Amino acid sequence: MASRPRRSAYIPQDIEPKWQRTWAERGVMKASDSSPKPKYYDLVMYPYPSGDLTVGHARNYVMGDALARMKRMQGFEVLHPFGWDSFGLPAENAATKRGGGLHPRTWTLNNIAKGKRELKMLGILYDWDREVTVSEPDYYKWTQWLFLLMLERGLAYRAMAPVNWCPVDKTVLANEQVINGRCWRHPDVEVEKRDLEQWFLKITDYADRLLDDLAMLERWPQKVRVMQTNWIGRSMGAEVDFPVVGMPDESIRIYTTRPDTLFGATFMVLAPEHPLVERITTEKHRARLREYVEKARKETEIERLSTEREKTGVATGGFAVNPVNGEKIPVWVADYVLVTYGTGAIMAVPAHDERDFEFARRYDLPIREVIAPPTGPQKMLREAYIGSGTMVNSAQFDGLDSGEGIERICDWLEERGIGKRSVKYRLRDWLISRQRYWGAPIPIVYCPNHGIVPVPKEQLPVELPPEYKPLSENPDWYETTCPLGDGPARRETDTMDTFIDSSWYFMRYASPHDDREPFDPELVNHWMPVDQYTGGVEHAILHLLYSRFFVKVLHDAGMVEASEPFMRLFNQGMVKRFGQVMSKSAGNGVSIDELAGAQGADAGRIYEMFIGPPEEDVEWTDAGLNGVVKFLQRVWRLVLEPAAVAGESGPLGATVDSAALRRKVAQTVGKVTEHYDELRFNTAVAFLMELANAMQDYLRGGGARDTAWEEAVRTLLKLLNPLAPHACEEMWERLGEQGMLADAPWPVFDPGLAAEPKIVLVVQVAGKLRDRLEVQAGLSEAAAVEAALKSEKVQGALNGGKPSKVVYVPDRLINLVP
RNA sequence: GUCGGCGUGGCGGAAUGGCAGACGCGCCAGCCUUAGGAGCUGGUGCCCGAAAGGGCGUGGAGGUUCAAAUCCUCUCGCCGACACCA
Repeated sequence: MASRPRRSAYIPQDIEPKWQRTWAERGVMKASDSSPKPKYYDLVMYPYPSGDLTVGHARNYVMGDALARMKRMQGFEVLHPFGWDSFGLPAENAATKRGGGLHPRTWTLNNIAKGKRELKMLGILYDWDREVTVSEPDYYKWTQWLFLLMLERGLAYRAMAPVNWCPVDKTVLANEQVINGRCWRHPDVEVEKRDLEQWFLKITDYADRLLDDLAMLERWPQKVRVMQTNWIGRSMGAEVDFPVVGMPDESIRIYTTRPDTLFGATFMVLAPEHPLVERITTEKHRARLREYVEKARKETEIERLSTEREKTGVATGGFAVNPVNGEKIPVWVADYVLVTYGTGAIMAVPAHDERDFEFARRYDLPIREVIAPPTGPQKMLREAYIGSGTMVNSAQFDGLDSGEGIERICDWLEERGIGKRSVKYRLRDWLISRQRYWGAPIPIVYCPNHGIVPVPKEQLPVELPPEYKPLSENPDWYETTCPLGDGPARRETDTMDTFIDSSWYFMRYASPHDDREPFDPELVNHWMPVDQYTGGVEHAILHLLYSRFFVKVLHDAGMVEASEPFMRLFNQGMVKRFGQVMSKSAGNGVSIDELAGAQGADAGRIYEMFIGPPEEDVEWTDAGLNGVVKFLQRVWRLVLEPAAVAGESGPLGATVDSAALRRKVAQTVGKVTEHYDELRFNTAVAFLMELANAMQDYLRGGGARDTAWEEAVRTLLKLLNPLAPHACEEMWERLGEQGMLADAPWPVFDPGLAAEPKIVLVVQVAGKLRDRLEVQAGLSEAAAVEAALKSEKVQGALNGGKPSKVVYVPDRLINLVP
């Protein structure tokens, strides 16, 4: 039978609910819009309310909360808000899966209530007055408003386009949602192509700024900036017109990044969808060509984009003229040329392009070297030479370096009006139409008389009908009247991509209840930009790029001063268990209820941080959690029962010097503050453990419970508070302190207090460690050499000789080189 | 294939040019206890040695440096992103 716990034992369940109530009642994390304090905007990526919250998902919320709590204590007015990315497919899928009946909105709101309760159980504090739920009309009204703003600014347009169609979700996917030709949600399902009228946002208009401004984001992970750079994929080159033989008014415009290889073009390739294909094809080739184009159209993205696949194509029988040398070259059609990039047509230079080389080999087309590598021209090209070199076989350009050649040829083309410099991007416009119920309706009406008519802003929101069924099958909803003429009209039945919702939610937090505009300009400028943004790396491209785009558009519209939303970005690693990402559905999740009911929220919070480097994936183990529980219990006894701890036998030779304890405390203040700021919580916890160990040794060794001790106790509580707020708050109260620890000032680092009067000087001879000397700090080099030479070990290593060289790093190391 | 990241004790990891292994887990020995999945003390990279001490050591090979886990070159392995973008 378990013995009765001591009255003062640490029982998290007895104290955690109490403090959670108190913090809520006192509005500890309420952000004031009019505070004179400097602002700090601490944002975590809002989640999809899946109802699957585990301690794994909570890791970044704990980071955000710890940072918010420290920043508050440091005197900042902290904005730490939360919300729900509650539109989107999963709600529909889940609602459908559970036997229909359950409306996506009901399911969503249930999950939100559940998630909110669990976050509170972890002691995570948000300004819940600012909570946003993007699927509620008071939010999506403004999402629709922003769509109309895009339309007004010429950034939203409708176009027929071959779109990616997921046969399982029965919806169109954005380019970004297609991974290797497969649906991002169904990795085993190949995406089909369909032609539909769709709404697009012109993100490509902002490609240059999105790329160039990455340079401003110095506090973003390098990895994310590289990914965005590649995604935007800016390339510099030239467009060149190749006249078509026998068709005096036609020419084929190609795009190349290597104008210096123009003389090496031995054939041309059109994408199967290129508009000229039909007309350029000769009678003799028509049948075969039609068959090929037909096949290519049907082929799925995955087949077409596979690099392993052999390149195929057919000749059109048509010819074009290379404008630089008047040479007649054949025109082919091949599916390795994409109609969506560049001009949908290329000049093929097999000698200097791997793809063209492979194609030329297969179809026995000529290969002509025009760039000689530094080692000199090659007789037989065994593979394409794609590097730079000296131009050859290029008439008046022979002998030029290829870099220089690019410029000269571009000049030459531009002078004659047959080509021009051109910049292209991989980035495509953002397809935002979704054929789904659970999203913000696109606020457009189609009128037989007036065409595409935006819903007037004063009529927003265009609310979703209560019945859960496709909008296009709900005439009661889509049949309407034209805002311009009262005639019958039809609503747009597509809803918006949920990435639109998340592209501006962080600005809505500034004035979440504003019913006149998406956000109050004054307040948004007060809080923006976000100082710290924390979330998963899976959003490295989509969400972050779209949000940057939105902010730039709103900046241009004069609605927000910031031109970048997130100053510092951090991607936390995932929590795994038994080798897999933790989730309820995988059956390896540790729920927040379980944790709070067993070891307590505080132990869980510390463990989430101590478990490993914050940016790395980590493995959750029960043994590791127990180590943290022991640490918390040790702190509890140190603070509340120092007499009992002091009565225990201590280590031999323990430091019982009050001044040494003060130094240790001061050093810990410096290190913990710095590491919290850098989000290096794992090492911050280690420093706190060191301090607790030192305090325990101090007591057991007979250290006095004097002011140094009392200061140490209070500093330890302040430093630990961001991670273990319930326990620390309780101890603070039991110590008889007035006011809440959450409001106590953060300790200030004092380098003078932290300085050690004596240090251990490492003595090396020829770079090898030979001795350690305890010396006064700040020793001069001469004194250090003298001290080092006195050491027998050093003398032995020097073998009686004298050092010919001395390297002295004050207070650290001296290296004597014989 | 291209780009990026990582590789350190039995384990998670610390150290970003200056004492490798902080902190924790685990393990070993001892103490305390009616008992221990509790607490305390000491130990714990590897090799030689009774010890003192010495040698080796951050995936591998080379290099730069008085000094390298850290910087450079090559290489192996794992992970991630992109993947015919002309």
